[in-house]
Amino acid sequence: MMERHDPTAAKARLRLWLRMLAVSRMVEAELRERLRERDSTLPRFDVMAALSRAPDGLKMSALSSVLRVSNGNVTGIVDRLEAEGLAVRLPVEGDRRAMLVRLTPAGEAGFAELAARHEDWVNELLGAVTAAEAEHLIEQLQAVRNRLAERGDRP
Amino acid sequence: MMERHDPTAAKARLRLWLRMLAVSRMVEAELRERLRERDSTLPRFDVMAALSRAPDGLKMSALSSVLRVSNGNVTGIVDRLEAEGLAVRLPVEGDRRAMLVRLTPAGEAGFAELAARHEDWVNELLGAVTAAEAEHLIEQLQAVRNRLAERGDRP
DNA sequence: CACGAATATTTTATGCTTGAACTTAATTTT
DNA sequence: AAAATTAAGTTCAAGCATAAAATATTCGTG
Repeated sequence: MMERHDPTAAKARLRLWLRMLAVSRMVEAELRERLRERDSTLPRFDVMAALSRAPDGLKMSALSSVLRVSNGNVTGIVDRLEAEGLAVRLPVEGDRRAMLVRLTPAGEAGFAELAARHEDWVNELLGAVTAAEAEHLIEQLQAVRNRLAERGDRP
Repeated sequence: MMERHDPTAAKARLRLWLRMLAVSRMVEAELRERLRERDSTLPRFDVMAALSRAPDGLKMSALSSVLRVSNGNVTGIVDRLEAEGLAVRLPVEGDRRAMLVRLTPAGEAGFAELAARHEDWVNELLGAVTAAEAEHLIEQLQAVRNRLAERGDRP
């Protein structure tokens, strides 16, 4: 063990990080551009995806915790979805502080369309990776995520 | 071949993308937080890193092309670096449109300090990956990047 | 029941990011 | 040489993102 103090390993991890960041940004940029052609954005898509998995709606705080973004951020994105008629804010029975956010029928329909395209796009963009390789990569990334989650969960 | 039309492979690639995105964002968030404690940011760090590799300076357009961000974006980041005395804009001999951006001595010193920390942080955060695994992941990501670069280079 | 702590959301200030419009300068065409 | 085109940077408007402060509302405890 003690690989973490091997300077060669350190360099390899740095290169890995730089490459992962570069690939993520390239894919993100491509997805963003394609979403833009359909008058949407990645943040909007993420919020709609979360809402789509919760037919009964989600509270603002639940949204921001699921998506791991700040409270104020969610406020702005939901504002815009609401302005476009894709989502609504509903009062929560028994707690006048909270708001329940839900997709409208238009929002659900729009998301279903986008989600199908999204899956195709990702499949196309990551086409260089076979299914078996993808599974292997997922496991490796899972290890990194576990490690990060551990340290992050106790601040 | 033809794996791209295998629905199982498509799902695997989608999961891979979601996990890669999640890990990237977690690492980015952690790095951002640590940089903030030192009154810096990731974009600033990226610009300084590019400038640090070019002792004779870089033109604004070269910066934005190396970092693959928009023109206007670089303008804003360099504005702030300049206001803090970490970078300077110099006129370009023979082309009055262009500007050469260079780190000041203070900028170089500050970046050297940050870069050392940054390498340690990445090594720590990606500690779950061994050197050999990192090399393997890098190759996989390289394949994805090549594929993306091909399609992206002819718009 | 009162009152302080905790919770849910919004607001505010700042910075990053893009795409598009604009300004100025250099280059190419005619 | 004048006109058109291309190129380099900046500015602008909109959206995304955070952290911190403000605003309500609820809850727990004495």
